[in-house]
Amino acid sequence: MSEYHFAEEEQRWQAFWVEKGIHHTPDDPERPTYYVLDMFPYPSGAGLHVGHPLGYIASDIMARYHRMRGYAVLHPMGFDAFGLPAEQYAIQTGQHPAQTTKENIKRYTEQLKKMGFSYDWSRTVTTSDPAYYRWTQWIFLELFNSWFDRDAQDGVGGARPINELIRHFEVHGTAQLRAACADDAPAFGATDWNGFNESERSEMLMHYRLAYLAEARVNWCPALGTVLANDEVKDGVSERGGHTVEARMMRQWMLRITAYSARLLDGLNDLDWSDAIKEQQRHWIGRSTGARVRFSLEKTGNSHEQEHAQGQGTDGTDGADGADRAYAVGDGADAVGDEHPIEVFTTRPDTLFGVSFLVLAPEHPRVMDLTLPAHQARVEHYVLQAQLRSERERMAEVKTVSGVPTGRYVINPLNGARVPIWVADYVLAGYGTGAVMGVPGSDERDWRFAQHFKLPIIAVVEGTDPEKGAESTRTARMINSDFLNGYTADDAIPLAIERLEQLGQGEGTTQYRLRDAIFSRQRYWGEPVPIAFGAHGPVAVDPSDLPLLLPAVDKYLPTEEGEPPLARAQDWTYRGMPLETTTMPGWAGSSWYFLRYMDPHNIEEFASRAKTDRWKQVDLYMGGAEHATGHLLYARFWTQFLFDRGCIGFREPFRRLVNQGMIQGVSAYMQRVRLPECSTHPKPSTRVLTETNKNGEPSTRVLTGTNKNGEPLRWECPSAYTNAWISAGLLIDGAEAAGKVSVDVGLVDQNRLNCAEWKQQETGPDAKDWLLMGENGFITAAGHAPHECSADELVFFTTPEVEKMSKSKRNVVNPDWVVDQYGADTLRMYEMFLGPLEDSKPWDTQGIEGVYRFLQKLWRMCHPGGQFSLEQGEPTDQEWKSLHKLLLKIGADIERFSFNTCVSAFMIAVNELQSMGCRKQAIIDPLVRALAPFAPHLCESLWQSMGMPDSVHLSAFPVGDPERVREDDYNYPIQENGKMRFNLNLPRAASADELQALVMANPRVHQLCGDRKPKRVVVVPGRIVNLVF
RNA sequence: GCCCAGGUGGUGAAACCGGUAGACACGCAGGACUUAAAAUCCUGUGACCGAUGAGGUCGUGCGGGUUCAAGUCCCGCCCUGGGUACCA
Repeated sequence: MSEYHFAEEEQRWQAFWVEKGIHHTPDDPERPTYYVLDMFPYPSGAGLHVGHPLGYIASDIMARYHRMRGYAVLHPMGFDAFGLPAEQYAIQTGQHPAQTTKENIKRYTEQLKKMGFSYDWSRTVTTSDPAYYRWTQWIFLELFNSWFDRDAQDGVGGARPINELIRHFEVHGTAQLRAACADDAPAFGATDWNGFNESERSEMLMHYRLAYLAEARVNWCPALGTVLANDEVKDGVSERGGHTVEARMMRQWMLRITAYSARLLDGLNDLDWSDAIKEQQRHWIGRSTGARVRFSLEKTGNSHEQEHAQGQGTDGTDGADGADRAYAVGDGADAVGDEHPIEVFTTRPDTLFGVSFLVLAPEHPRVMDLTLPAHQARVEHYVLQAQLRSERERMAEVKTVSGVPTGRYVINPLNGARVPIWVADYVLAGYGTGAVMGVPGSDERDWRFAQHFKLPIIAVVEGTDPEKGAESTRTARMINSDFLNGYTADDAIPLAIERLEQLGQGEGTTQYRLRDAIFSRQRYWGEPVPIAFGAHGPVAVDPSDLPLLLPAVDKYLPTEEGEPPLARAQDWTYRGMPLETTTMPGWAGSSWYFLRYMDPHNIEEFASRAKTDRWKQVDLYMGGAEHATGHLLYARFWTQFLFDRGCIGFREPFRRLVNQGMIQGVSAYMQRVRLPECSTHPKPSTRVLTETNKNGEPSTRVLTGTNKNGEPLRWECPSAYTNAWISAGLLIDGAEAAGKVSVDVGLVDQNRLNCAEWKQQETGPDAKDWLLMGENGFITAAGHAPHECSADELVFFTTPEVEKMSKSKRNVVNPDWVVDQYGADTLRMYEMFLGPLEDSKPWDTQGIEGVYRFLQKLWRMCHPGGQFSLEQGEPTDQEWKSLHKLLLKIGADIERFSFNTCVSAFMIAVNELQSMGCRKQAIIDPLVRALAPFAPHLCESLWQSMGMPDSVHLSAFPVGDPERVREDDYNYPIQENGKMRFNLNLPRAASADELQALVMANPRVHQLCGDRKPKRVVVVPGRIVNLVF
């Protein structure tokens, strides 16, 4: 029988769609818009594997579905083309990354086109294209030329041009200014400002710009001459090469994303994203509300402490012998010096009466100033140690308590108690004020610290047992807390803050975990930062001179002096001034690309306001959940910023986000064993026997073992081998396991290794000597050993393991291969059929047959005897019912992204129609239209055969009619005590009482009851009848 | 540790509002067609008891609970995957 030739048909219809331009984004302003976007892929050298298209297929179905429903659909694709892999390759080969990138993009594009996606390729963008990065640079300059006014937009805060800030400085200085700025930005008056020279002004403005230069702590790798990301550092050394990595302060471009903390957090509420992702972002931004509290320093002369009184610290071998004296309530007022107080941040100002120590981060700027001479050496040592320890090391010993006392004391602002100051690395410099108040009665870490150093533990809430641990509940009543006694935390916190504010010793505040983002990269393959350095500081490149093109360099490596690669460029200057040599990070280009697709060829603007107003946000954004806190947060930040500056009319980039799961690979592993020693004398323990050749050397030996069912096996193999690969489940007597090795999954079918093909691959010029042992014999590389069986005969099983699909695990399945074997429609439907879109699941090539057979079945249904032919008659009620049941299901399931159940529904419908022998066009036509988003090629083929106009993809998506599926009867399950016994066909229209009467009159029910009488009969019309005995 | 998602046949899974657990598909077994194979079609397929029947018992990670009824809701626990990491 003839069949559907997908290869020819798919090519034909892909060409047909291009010719008809059906994927072109319509400009038609009448129609509602729908913007479906896939996350920007990075075009890697390895090409796509079957895991990548999962999201693309789902989004393509949505794009096609919405087109058929009359929407103007924007469905673009492009490439996030700057990045490290291309640069690494360039360093190795000397080939310009632009060249590799171009080739990789070509490959990706071909792969994507082959799968029949309906992208509008005329809108494609590439971040490394100067026509694109010109606008990335332009947005950077806008950030550079903006500051964040906390009073803008009804007090929510927003970005404003830097010139407005300059005007404010000219008139008021920093007075009446509520701006996002560096912590150490000094206050000054208007006269000061007007007296500043140009360099000083430039420096002042740097504290306020949204893109600014600052010293930032980075992972510097001297051997590589570059800065590494946290995940490129493993165990204190670089992941590549294992070179040492040190923490180093470097001048970097930063983006003041922290200005937007509140907006980024609050904006999440209106987004239709998964709770998991929203939670991740919330946690990342990390808002905590509490108070800043200032602790005044006790005068040094007043210290009751002498030289060594305050404990020995770090190792904790001895406690604080002065600890009991360290905490003493007293009148601290006259003891207070005029030094700046120490400020801490706390979320629990209500527990202030429980403070028994204060801890500074080792990096806290005042540590050395405060430390008394007697403690100087040990504090210095501790601070140095903390600096040397990498973040990873600190992480590894979370439970270890360490710290040193400074010898100084502060005064508790609420009760005047003397409190010792310690330095400990459990306090982070980057969060809050870099100092905390230790409340061991109510905080677990403080409790461990106090316990370790024998500092007093004061209970401030009811139910605290200072011996056992901290009590952090917010619901218990306060004790030992003066005016707060009897209140719970929620009431006590505002009271405590009120008191602090009255005393001028603190105020309520909100703190965020989010840090400003380092923007500079010491790399070549990225957008150049359009800033030059003049005599008085950084100077922005004039926007009309953009793009600032990436210059040619002789090598893609840092200079000998450790300067970034751009420092190698000849004449890297702008109007005589040296240009910035760092480049932008990968997320620069991807933070705004969704806007460019709306107006990709605009040379006047990044996108016209008219176009962005028309398309607005992305209606559906499809991509992996791994971008939860990186890309998705940065893109939101840039969108908020562009909104503030009036460039676009909306605040959030992605209205709805759907995260597709990962498709994992099934790796095939072979076990390797070390064979027992050969011996001419059989050892009973290992049961190894050998034969000797004529020289008396062992030539063959007998190995014994069992298969996975425990049945004994025996091999006579050459003695020369000491190692063997063994089939799964085999046990060789006396052999030791010696690891495993993965085999290309292409050589494995249902865990059985294609030994002949494998042998061919493994016996190249550098073939190793190997021995492969299966249940029924063995083979060797040379293939001439006595007793060896043929590679075709050998039964050898590999052990499957589900893990991430990757080249190194040799478990990659290539979509091109699947398309060649089964066609794009089958690949598309199978990936959807695999399970819920958002779940991770392993790829199993076996299962694809089911979908393939389904498509062939539908085609054959329309081609009896190989010729296209459908019947014209009016369908029966049953036939209509099958169709409309399908249409109702598809309509509902597409809306909830349940594509796997859509595929089942199509299978069920076709099975039903087939068993009814239905080949009526009145049924097939809507079925084909409903299937078109899923299997676009086959449906186009059938559509054209039906003699329909245009394209199936320009037809209307069919809608199910509930009237057509209405049934008079419902097959009620009859239960006994909740257990299903049998079904009864009863009228759907019957009321509960009528149903009960019908059920109780039924002979089968009588039989079920016997002589028992139901205590109760539960009747739920349209659902169930339950007899309760 | 904390946050999030998940745990259902040999396998991928379905069951959307608490109402017939296992749809659909793979695989497997048997059959039809065929000289044969492929393709296709048909039948069976959670486990156990029973005779292969009628029928019954158990069964959605584990232990409790609510309910006429729990894969679904509540409490406690175990495991897997993702995120995060001394955040005051």
